[in-house]
Amino acid sequence: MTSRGDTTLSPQARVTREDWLQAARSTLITAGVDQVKVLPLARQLNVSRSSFYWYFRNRQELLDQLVRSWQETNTQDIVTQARRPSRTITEGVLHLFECWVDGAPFDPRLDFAIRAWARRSAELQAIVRAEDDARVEAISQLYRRHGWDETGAFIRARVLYFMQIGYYALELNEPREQRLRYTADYVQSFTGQAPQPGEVEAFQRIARAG
Amino acid sequence: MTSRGDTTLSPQARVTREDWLQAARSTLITAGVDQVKVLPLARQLNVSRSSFYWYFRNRQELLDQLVRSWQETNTQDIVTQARRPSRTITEGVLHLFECWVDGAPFDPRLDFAIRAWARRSAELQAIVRAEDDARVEAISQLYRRHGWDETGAFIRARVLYFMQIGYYALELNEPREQRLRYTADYVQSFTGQAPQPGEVEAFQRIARAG
DNA sequence: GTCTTTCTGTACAGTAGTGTCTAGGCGCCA
DNA sequence: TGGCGCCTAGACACTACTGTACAGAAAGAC
Repeated sequence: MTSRGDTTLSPQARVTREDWLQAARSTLITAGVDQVKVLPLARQLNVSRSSFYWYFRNRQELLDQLVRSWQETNTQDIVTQARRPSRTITEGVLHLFECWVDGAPFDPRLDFAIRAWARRSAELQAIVRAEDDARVEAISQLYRRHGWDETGAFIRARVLYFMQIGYYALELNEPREQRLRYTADYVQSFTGQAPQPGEVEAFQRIARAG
Repeated sequence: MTSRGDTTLSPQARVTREDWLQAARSTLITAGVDQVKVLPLARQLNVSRSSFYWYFRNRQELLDQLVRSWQETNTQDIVTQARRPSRTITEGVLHLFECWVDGAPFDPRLDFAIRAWARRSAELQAIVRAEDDARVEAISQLYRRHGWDETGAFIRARVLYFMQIGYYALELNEPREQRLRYTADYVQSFTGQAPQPGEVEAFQRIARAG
C-alpha cells in the first residue's frame, strides 16, 4: 500500500492507516467494540496515541470504516456462491458450504462482532438486517431454482443460513477434518435428500485445498 | 425479598440487590458487558453510586452473579423440553419449539449477550461451551429415541439448535403470528417428514396462550 | 423512645480514556 | 544539502469511571 521501508524494519517503524484498521478489526473481533480504543491500539502498534489523529478525525471515523469494510466483503461472498449454476440442489448447497471453509472471504468472527455491536445501535442494526435479507434472499433463490415453492425455499434458506450463523455464534473451533466428516449429514438435513456419490468428495477436495 | 415499604413508594425509594441485578441484566442484554457500569446503573436506579458497594464487593461480583443466574435458567428449559415423552419426532420437535415461545423461561437475548461476552473470557467460554454441549446432547437423545443413528441424530440436533441460536443472533423480532405461520415448514426441515394433521395446531394453541 | 442494623450520600484519591495543540524528526526531491 | 510535507511525540485540558472512608438517615426491634 505505502512504499515505505517495508523491507528494512526500522526500530521505530511508522504505521499506516491500514495498520490501525487491522488492529481495530482484530480487537473488535476478540473483545467487542467497546474495547476498540485509541490508547490501547496505539500501545499495541507501539506508536503515540496522538498520531492516530493524523489518519482519522476521531474514534468514530475508525468505527465507521470498520463497518464499511465488513459490508464490502462478507455478504458478497455468500451471494456469489448462491448464484453459481448448479445441476442439483446438493451441488448448490455444497457451493454455499465453500463460504464457511477456512480462508474464504467470509469472516464469521467479524460477522458475530458486528451483530453484537448492532444490539445498541439502531443505525447499524438496520444495515445488518439489510445484509441478512440479501443473503437469505440469494439462498432462497437457489432452492427455488431447484423446484421448491416460495415458502418452502424461504424456510430452507433460513434454516441453512441461520444454522451457519448459529454455528459460528457457538465458536466451536472444530478441526477441519472433523467438520468435513459431517458434510453428507448436513447436506441431507438441508436438502431432504442424500447426496449422489462423488458430490461430497468434490467439495471436500476444495475445502482441503482452501 | 425485603419487607420494606413496597406499598408506599417513598420519593427516595431504597433499592434491593435484585434491583441492581435486574438493571445490570437489562444493560448486559441491550448494550454488552462493557456497558454494565456501576455509575450509570446508579443513575438509572436514582441512587448514589456508593450504595452499590453495600450489596456487592465490586463490579466483578455483580458480573459473576449475572452469569450464575443465566446458567440456572436458560439451559434447564431446553433440556426439560427435549426429555418430554413424545409419540413422534414431530411432536418432540414441537415440544422444543415451546422454548422459543414468548414468555418461556429461556431468554434468547441474554443467551446472545453472554456469548458475546465469552469472546474475551476463556473462563466464561468454557462455561458456555458446557451449556451448549448439554443442550445439543439432550436434543440428540430426542432424535435417537425416534430411530436416528448416532451421527444422524447429532447433526439433526445441531441443525435445530444452531438454527435457533442463529435466528436469535439475527434479532428479527418477527411478530408471533408470522413466526407461527412457518411452523409446518420448520418441522419439515428438522424432521425430514411432513407433520400429521393436528400436531402443528396443537403447538400453535400453546404458543398463543404463552 | 432509644438503640441497632441497614442502607445512602458526600468527599477523596486514583486510573483510563478522548481530543487538541505544537514542536520537531525523518525521508524525499530538487 | 536544504527545504517541504508527512507523520509522531509530548504536554494539556477534560470527562468518565472505580473503589474507599465515613458520617448520618431511616426503619425495625425491644
